[in-house]
Amino acid sequence: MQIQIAEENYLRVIFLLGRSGTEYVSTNAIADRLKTKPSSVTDMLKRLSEKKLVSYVKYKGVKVSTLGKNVALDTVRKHRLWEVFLVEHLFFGWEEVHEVAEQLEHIQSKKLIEKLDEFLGFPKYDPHGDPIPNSLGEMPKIHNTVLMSEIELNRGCHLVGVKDSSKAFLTYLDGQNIKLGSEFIVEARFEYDGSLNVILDNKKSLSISQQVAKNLLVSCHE
Amino acid sequence: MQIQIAEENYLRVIFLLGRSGTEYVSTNAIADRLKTKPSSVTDMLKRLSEKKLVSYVKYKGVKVSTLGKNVALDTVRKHRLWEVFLVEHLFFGWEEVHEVAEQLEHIQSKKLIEKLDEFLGFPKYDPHGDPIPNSLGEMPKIHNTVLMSEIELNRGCHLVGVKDSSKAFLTYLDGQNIKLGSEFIVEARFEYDGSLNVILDNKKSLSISQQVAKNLLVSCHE
DNA sequence: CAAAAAATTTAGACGAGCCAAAATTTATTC
DNA sequence: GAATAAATTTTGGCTCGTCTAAATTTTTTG
Repeated sequence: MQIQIAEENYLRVIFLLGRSGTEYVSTNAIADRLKTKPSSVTDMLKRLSEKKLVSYVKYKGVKVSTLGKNVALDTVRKHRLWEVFLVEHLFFGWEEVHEVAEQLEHIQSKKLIEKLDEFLGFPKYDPHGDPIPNSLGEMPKIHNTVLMSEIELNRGCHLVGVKDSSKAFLTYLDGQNIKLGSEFIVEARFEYDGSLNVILDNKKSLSISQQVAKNLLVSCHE
Repeated sequence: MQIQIAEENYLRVIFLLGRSGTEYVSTNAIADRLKTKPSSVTDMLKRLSEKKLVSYVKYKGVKVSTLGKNVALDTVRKHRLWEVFLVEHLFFGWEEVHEVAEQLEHIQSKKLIEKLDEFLGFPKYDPHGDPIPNSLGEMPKIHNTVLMSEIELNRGCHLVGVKDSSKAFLTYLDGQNIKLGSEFIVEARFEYDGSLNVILDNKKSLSISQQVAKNLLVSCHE
């Protein structure tokens, strides 16, 4: 069965929005993410449903089928491997890679992606800390990860991922010189607005809003 | 003006078949090269003509306009740079790269292609010896090149390109261990069928048919 | 040069994807 | 539990790119 580029895009988004295919996703959510109209989404959902790639219940939502999940995993794999390539070898910023990877992920060549994986050294995580499925579609174990908004005070932690990969958020982090791997200590948490005082890489002290802290995934040392 | 992927493909092929846009190209030639039907080609030629990307004369043929030539050069540049990447960094064979590059050439990102060019070290020729336009659309000077079928006997030469980049031909060359850069001496030429006896890399002696010799571009030493 | 062959174009149709506007269903609120 | 609001689907229509079959033009050949 031939799977179209647009279909791959829909499947990837349905898979990701539905927490790896476990939850139903709404038509509007998909339309938002793909910058298209709800009516277009409905059209596509019917097609994907006919092809047995999703399970679609009118007015309720959609989730990927086993078949659709495999396609989605493959697309996610390609997307994230290309992101690694762009950041590590072509020196793109992590906020720039998504749009280009969204094109590159549709290149059809089994050999290409396996060779690329090897060239990159079989990376486990993409530049945003998101896990990269291996060639069998298996996700690596997620880091033992907590939201920065939740961690105890005065404990050494480092950034392992972001929940929000939007350009706006990533550009904000760039501006604060916050990168994957950055070391943190949360000095204080303010009841008033949930904001934090954080010491970054044992130097700069800065204030982090709750909104931001809820989108930073950190791993804490023993 | 938005240029579609299919349009880019047509422009590249019209440009290349028409010797860099100097000659008119026939509908059938385009259909052959793109593995599509002549009627589809005619449809597309009308569209390209309306967009002022080609000059199209019914029943006569088509050639790229100045505008179309720029698009074609850009596409050729991307195509050939990706071919270099695939061969040099992912260790594809030169006979495998065309199909993948045909997909990669349509990725839209000015930054990507400039970064890739830099990553590759600004190569001047692709894995088949074809010249790569620079970012201004300028072709590097072609090597001072002769067909192997034309060279004098007992003169040291090396392979700098192939006229035929088909998978069949390249696979044949692989089988004979003939690569870009291989050193040659033509020992003898037979009137009977135009075939040659060649010494390859100062070792193996082999017979080359005229058909093959006419598709090998060589450069001879002083 | 007329007839046959080859190349090309036209006509009509189709699938993929998308959209706006209208209709329908579900959710919310009084 | 109506009435309203929000979400979703349907309807009809559009572009892009392709195809087959038929018509036309150009080229070749006897």
